[in-house]
Amino acid sequence: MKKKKTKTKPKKKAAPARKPPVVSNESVPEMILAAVRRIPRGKVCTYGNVAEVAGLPRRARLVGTVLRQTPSARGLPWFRVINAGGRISFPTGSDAYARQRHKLEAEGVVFVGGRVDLRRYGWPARDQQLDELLWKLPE
DNA sequence: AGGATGACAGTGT
DNA sequence: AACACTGCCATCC
Repeated sequence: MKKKKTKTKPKKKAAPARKPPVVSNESVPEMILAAVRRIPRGKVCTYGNVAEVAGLPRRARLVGTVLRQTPSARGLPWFRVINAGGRISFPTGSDAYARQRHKLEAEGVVFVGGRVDLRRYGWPARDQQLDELLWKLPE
């Protein structure tokens, strides 16, 4: 019996787990701002984590976009959002950089070499499970 | 309409 | 540590 149609093997590039439809865009900015408002005083959150807390995984850039076009006022703790490298995402030496850094330092956040220790000041806290596993390593 | 840009991030070299 | 590259996607030319 013939194999019927060689079929040339689809070999479709294995779609890399595309993200599902997610939410309807209207509420997106509010979801992000709500997440930012949850960052505790004296803590910082990375753009990526803000996105995740907001329920928008992998949309770190979107967080930056929303913050940029959001009126800074109104007690929104925008300054508690920094990048994954533990650094402020404004050019060093810019007014924006200075403003953000001062606000954070005023809350007790310490910069070392222009960076914040995310293990200490990062929110949400790092997964304890991993930490425990690290502690349990055999000697 | 299509390319460049950006308050980003993960991975690889 | 410093790039390069890729994914991501709203905005802005």
